[in-house]
Parts: sequence; C-alpha cells; structure tokens
Amino acid sequence: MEELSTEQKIIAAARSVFTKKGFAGARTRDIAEEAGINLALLNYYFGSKENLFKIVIKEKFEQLFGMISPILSDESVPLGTKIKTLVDNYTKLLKENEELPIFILNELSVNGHIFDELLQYARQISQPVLEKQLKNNGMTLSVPNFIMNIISLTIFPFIAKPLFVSAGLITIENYTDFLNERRDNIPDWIMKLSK
Amino acid sequence: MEELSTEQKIIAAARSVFTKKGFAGARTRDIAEEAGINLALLNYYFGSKENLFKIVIKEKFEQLFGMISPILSDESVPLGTKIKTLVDNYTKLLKENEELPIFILNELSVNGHIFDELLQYARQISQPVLEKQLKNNGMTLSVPNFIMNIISLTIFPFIAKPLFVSAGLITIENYTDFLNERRDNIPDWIMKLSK
DNA sequence: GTCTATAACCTGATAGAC
DNA sequence: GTCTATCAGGTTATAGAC
Repeated sequence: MEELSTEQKIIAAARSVFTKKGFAGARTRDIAEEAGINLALLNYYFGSKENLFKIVIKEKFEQLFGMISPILSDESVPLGTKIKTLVDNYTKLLKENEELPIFILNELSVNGHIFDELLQYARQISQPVLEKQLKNNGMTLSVPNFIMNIISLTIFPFIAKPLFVSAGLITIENYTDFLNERRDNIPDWIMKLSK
Repeated sequence: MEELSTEQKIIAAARSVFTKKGFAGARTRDIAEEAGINLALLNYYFGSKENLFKIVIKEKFEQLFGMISPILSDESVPLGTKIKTLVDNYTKLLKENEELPIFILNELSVNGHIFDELLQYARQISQPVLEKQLKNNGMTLSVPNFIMNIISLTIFPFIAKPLFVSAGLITIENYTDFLNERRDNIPDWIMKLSK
C-alpha cells in the first residue's frame, strides 16, 4: 500500500468534495481538510479552486460518458452484446459512484462554459455502424433514440433514488436489488422497443 | 395585466435565479436586482436566503412530482390513458421549464436536509390500484419498474440535452422535434416492455 | 415599505517564516 | 514543500433614515 503524494491527496479530496457539493457549494477549506493538508498548499499546487475543479470534472466526465462511443462503435461486436456491456458497466460504475451523474449533469447545466474546452475534443459518436446494425436486426428505431433509451433506463434510476425512496416505492435496503434486477432486464426491454 | 406585489416580484425573481444557479450558486443580490428592488427588502420580506429558497423549492418540487400520484391513482382511468397523460404533461411542463428536473434532483442530492419537512408530508403513491390494472392488462412488471420506466424515458432526455447536442447526436434546432416524437412513442414503448 | 450604508461573516488567495 | 497569519473581496443580513 503506497502513500499518496500530496498532490494526489488533494485531488482525491477534491473529487470527494466537489462531487458531493458541486463547484459552487464546495469550499477549498473543506478540500484541504479532507486531504489532511493546509489551504495554502492547495493553492501552491493548483493555483485556484477553478483549476482544481477542471481536473476533477474532466476526469469524472470521461468516467461517465467516455465508455459510450468505444462500446457502441466497434463493428465486430453484436448489437445485443453492446447493450449488455453498456448497461452492466454503467450499473457497476454508478453503484460505486452514486453522485456522479447528477454532479456532471448539474455542472453541465449550471457552469456549461467550463465544459467548452472539454467538449471540443470530445469523441463524437459515429452513427453509421449502429445504424447498420439496427437495420440488420430488423429494427426501425433511430440511433439517437436507441442510445437515449439505453442510458435513460440505466442511469435515471440512480438519479431518482432519493425520490423513489421518499415516495415509498422502494426501500433503501431493497434499492440495490432493484437496480440489479433492472440491469438484467434492460437489454431485453431495449430489444423490444427498438423494433 | 395586474402589477405584481413586491413579495411576488421577489418570489418570481427567486424562482428564476435559484433554478438556474442552484442554492449555493445563487446570490441574493442577483435576485433583488432581477426583482427590481433592493437587497434589504428581500430580507425584510423573507428573513433569509434559505427561507426564500424553501418557498421556491417546495413549489418546484410539487410542480415536478405532484402530478404523478393523482394521475396514477385514479381507478376509473384506463392504464393506457394514464401513461399518455403523464408523458404528455411532463413533456409540456419540461419544455417550458428546462432546468426544473436537474434543479430539483441536484438539490435533493446536495442539500437533502432541506427536503426533510417537505417529504414528510409528501403524498405516498398508492400501489394497489396500479398493481390491479397492470395485472388486468396481462402485464407482469412491478409497479416501481413501471413508474421508473415512464419517468426515465420521459424526463431524462431533457436532462441529457446538453450532452446529446455536444455529442453531435441531435442538433439544438431538432431537439424539440426529437422530444415531441418521443412523447408520441413512449406510451407504446411502455406497453411493450410491461408485458 | 423602501431605501442607503454598513456590519458581520465567509471564502479564495497570498505573503512570508521555516 | 509546508505551515501560520492575513489580506482582499464578496455575500448575507441588519441598522437606521425617510
């Protein structure tokens, strides 16, 4: 077990605080404290709150959306496998990072300008491969709808957790089971509603 | 056209600023300015930023989630009509209030404690009516999955708009058409994947 | 009720010692 | 590199005149 460098300790703390509180709600003091270092040191290494934030948001954005294009664009993988891989990977990722989607999507909505550089170099999803596969499987759905359906059904239940729990629809103890059950069902659902 | 009272002008401005920036990112100065009044007056009427926020968040929460239970609980309405009503109402509401879902869901995640009182009195969704209707329609899906599927497919596309646009999947000009097309398709999709 | 002025506090960032 | 101390600026909230 290796000790983290000071720089890495700060980034780790920044990940934790920023994803929980958002940019505006996070305080550099809290990050410093969680990193076990002094506030001055944070500025020594990263110069400003915004610089540190950009490092974290870039990382998290990539973590959340970086997998879509590689998985969907591979021509040699059958459509059914792609769906299953995407749903499985997201469910695993989000179980371990519950605040991730709401963090990214909220910052995208509130501080969209911070993403300008980031999105400029973002992999654009290539549609022709998927289009062909959908057609070959006798499916009439458009590619954007196909992708939207997968990630809506998979990601939204994580975002809506506090709501569903408080509405009495699912208990907090059963929520993981609920998500696992959905993970196993979504691929079939997607095939059904793509025809 | 009636003039708004000062109190109402402040609330209107608070709605606008809070939903765009979130609690932490919003400044009372901006709210006062947008209301066309002085900062002191805001505190004269509402005492604190948090008090004003509670009024707005309660209103918005109700606007976003208040419709679910009344629509779904009415025993005399056929299942297909319920789905269509829910999807239509949400699409209309969110077209006019794009930041609404991310605002509520983010505050729920970041400042959950503010909702404590609010959720205490929240209508719990009664499941027996829906359960019966699902069964009578030969459907095997559980009620929580049924509700989750409807609101995932309907609400998430609004939240994911900046993402889909920047990924080059849909242009900003075509997004409204995309949402309208989905609104018309989702009821069929829901029926399909509930069997 | 509404304003100006200011208090009280908080937060990001820096100076300077070690 | 790391710390303590502090600055500079911003933000919420209030005092007090009108």
